[in-house]
Amino acid sequence: MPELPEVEVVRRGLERHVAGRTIRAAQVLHPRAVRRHQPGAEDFAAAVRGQVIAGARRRGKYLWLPLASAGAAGVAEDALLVHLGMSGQLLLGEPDRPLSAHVRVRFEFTDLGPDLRFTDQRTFGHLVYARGGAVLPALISHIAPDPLEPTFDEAAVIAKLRARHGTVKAALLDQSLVSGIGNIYADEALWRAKIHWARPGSSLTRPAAARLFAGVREVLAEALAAGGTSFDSLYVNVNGESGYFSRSLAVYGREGKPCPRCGAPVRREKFANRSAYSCPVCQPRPRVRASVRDLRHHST
DNA sequence: CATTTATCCTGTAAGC
DNA sequence: TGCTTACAGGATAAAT
Repeated sequence: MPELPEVEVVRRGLERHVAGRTIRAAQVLHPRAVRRHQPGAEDFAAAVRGQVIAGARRRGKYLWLPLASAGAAGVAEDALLVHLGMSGQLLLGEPDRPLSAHVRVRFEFTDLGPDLRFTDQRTFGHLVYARGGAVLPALISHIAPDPLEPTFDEAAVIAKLRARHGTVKAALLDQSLVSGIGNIYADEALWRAKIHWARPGSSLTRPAAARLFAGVREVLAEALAAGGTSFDSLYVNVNGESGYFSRSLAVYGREGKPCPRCGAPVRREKFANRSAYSCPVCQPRPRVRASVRDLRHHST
């Protein structure tokens, strides 16, 4: 379940239900699930066997479980890194119950309690054994801090955003600038700040950018409090339950329905092979300003 | 170099 | 009722 609030809901579930438990064995049922683990599926399964899950951490949409060798009583050094992709789930299951169709990797525990099933219909998600990755896996060193982290430097991010010529929405979705925001919360934050998605980052005043990040923090926090957003059974917590933030969405997925602020019908536009939802009144399209090159071209 | 696009998958819903 | 097409919450290598 893709964006930050949904991933955080999963992280909390893992902290509660698998932290402190020892992995007895892992079964890789679909090789694509561990495709980014270079040494291969067998190495992956061997690496996690016998490890104690020391906790559950998250940055943006990435999750990792720090691992400590059983019996060593040592600090965790390695980690199991997880990205849920578009349709990934981490579900608890009773060991004697059959596996559903899209279970890609299963982890069994030495206590013989509920197992953990990485379930992923579209197989965009993946798992990696991250050596030395307990604090922060090297594989995600390019992922910027997310807005809910204490180290998130809003002023610095705003400065970078305002130096960009691409659209403000593309910047919000760029995980190397700020992580955790996906298509839903980008649209919702832009609506809250009354900014059209196609405005160049460089066109935002500092106060407008500050408004935008206030909107980002608010919508992420509210969605998290509601247990995340889900439109269908694909986006659920470790116990298979859906969050209920979808009922609080102002524009995302609501084409033609009234803007909660002004009543105008929500508009949908094409954006990078997907959709951007906005209010045509609250978020007017930027007026197209000819680039320097276009001006030169037309004047001759 | 910054920015955009094409691609990896499966399933569902809408349109004909 | 089929069959085809568009679309879905993401990340990334390749292209521009």
